[in-house]
Amino acid sequence: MDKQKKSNKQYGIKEIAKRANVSIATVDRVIHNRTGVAQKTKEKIQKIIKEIDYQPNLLASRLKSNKEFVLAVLIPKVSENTNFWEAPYNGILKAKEEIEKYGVIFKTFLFELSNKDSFMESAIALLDENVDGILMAPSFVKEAEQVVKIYEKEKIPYLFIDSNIAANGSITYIGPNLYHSGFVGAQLTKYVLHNEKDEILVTNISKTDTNIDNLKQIEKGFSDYITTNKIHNRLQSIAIKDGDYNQFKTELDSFLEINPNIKSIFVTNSRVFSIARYLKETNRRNITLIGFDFIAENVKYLKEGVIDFLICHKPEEQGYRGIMSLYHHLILMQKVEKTQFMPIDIVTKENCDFYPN
Amino acid sequence: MDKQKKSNKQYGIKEIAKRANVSIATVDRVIHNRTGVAQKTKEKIQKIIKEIDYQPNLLASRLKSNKEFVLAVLIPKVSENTNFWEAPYNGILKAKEEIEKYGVIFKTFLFELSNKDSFMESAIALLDENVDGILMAPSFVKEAEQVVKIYEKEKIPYLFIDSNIAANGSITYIGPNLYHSGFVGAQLTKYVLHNEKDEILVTNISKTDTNIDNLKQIEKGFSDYITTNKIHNRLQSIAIKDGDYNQFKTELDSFLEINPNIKSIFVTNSRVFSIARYLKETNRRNITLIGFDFIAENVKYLKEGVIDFLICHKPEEQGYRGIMSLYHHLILMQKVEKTQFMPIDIVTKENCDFYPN
DNA sequence: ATATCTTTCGGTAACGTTACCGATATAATT
DNA sequence: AATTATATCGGTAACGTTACCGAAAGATAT
Repeated sequence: MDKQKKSNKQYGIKEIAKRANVSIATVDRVIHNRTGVAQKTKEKIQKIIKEIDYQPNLLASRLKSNKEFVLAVLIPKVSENTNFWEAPYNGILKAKEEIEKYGVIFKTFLFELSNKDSFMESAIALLDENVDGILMAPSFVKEAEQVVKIYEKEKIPYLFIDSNIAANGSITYIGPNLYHSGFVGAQLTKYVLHNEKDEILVTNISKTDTNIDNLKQIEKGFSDYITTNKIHNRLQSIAIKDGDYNQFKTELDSFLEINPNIKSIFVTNSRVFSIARYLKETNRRNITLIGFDFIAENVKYLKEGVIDFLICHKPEEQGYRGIMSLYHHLILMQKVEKTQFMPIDIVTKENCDFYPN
Repeated sequence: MDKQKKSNKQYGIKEIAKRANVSIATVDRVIHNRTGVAQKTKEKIQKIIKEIDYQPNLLASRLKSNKEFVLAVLIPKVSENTNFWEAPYNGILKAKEEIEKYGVIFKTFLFELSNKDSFMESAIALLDENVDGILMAPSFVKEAEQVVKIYEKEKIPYLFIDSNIAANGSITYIGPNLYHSGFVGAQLTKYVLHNEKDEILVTNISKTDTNIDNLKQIEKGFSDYITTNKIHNRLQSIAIKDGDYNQFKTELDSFLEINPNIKSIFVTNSRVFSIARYLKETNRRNITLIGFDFIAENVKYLKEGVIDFLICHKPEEQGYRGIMSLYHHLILMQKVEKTQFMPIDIVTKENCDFYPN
């Protein structure tokens, strides 16, 4: 249990200085390519750096230059509609705990998922705060594209989580591959269809028209799978407005009356629990239900056996990795992957207790 | 984008010394409760430490005390039978890359899964190497219990990954909850059974008798699920010896001839690919196949559609978290959870490309 | 009383890096 | 030729902690 001094010695700035016959100050200058070094000296030092494969000691570096980095977090509020964003926020808090001791401070800007203006407000407000990097959920495509242009002009690095937009200035995208998530939904549906006349219902439930793009991708994945796998069961697709439950109920009642062979319902967003509530209250236990996201209401119905499968994308990890990617990019100055797809997890009644959000 | 000095100031050892009217050396002594401090002084300093909620600066601490820590890794070789252990080892390498810059060095001791003696040899050999902590796979229960006693006598901390044994001296256990994994297998089986006379086969395939305990737990979970969910399909359980494929084939041929209604096969370990090969070659595509572990051969058959579901436990992360837990425990001296169950992941043809091993 | 030991504590170099301050040499300007 | 500007570089304090060395004071033994 006794410790020895390092044997496999890592050379430092001092060794470089000795070999190049200059002071450590000069070495420091070329490492951070500051001005004031003759070209010849510079090249000589750079050569030695490569030779000994110099790796800066991050401990010492961060200890000395004890600077603050300000990270902005721009994500939706936990709303009455869905507490989906609780999970990414928890991941962010976890990352925060891990790195704030290294002088990173956080400023959070929340917006309402039902309100584009509130998104714009927060996205702009953040500019006054002198932030060094931004983690954002580009929930409103058009608006996000606008603000991103401003961030680029101000030279503030940013990244996206949960959903992506076409902006190749972003450090990275961290979130699901929605098209393939549709595949998985369709595959699971395939297993629960037992005969030819069983019918499938694909639906999305929403109040406002956010993220239409996302839903379209999932639906496309779903129907492409059905087509390429030659599944001939009838497939219908409807959109249901969420709001008053009674209205919701009448809408479904009449639909299922006209279509009594619906055997499986696939909901393309996290509002599955609404359907689950309906199925439970109307006692339609022969319909299997598949949807998205590990949120409390969904898990409740999953455990009761009303929801059969939840497809999830590690929301907490999205937040965590978002912050860590910012940290790696702009503090440690390491390379980060341009897109980081999350796993497409299948959660059931039996494995949900072991699902690490 | 400019950086300011820290505002929310963290007090250090110097501030404590000033307030207690002693030198920083004395403060250091009580922090590491070394000897040579009068009781009164000690208490005074401890009070101040609590008051200002002193958090040691890990950067400075690790920078100064630049000690080597030696970690031993005791896991099975990647064998010709299964390359399952490639994944945990990759996780270990990943963790290694991350922390070896902080003076952690690794010594790897491999053993053969088919040979208890080779396990004991490696487990003992490691004692000569003056290691500070051990990550081990206790693949042989009896033998592991023995060596663990030695480790405890030598006061070398250790932890288990992949499978657990009754040794409460371990830092932590990182691995699956096998009983619940059996549940998940059974649940998936339930979905693929379409009528009453479909029959289920549960089997394990092995050369030697390693980890019988593990298999038993999975089987128990499986059958308990079947019982409690009142699934009345007939269930049979057999053990198949792996080795010569022809013998394997005749064994299965005769079994399936006697039992033509087998609709679903559940394999309790990673050798599913053997059954998959058989099903493919004999063209029995109407039997669904469920098994364990994300290894190359299994994934191949998963993509071909021969295997329907793979249940996995993030083997790579097991290795990664194993090393990181050692690091946290004995270098950072932080608390680690006593058991860390891995998620029970369901991998299919459609989501396997996004499965982070 | 002197010598020796023990307890308690302070001073301080060092870890590898950063960045400021100023020194020296060379070039440009008057 | 004297002055000023510029390019190039070295010296060094500091970041917060660790741990060694020895000082001072008190306790014990001779």
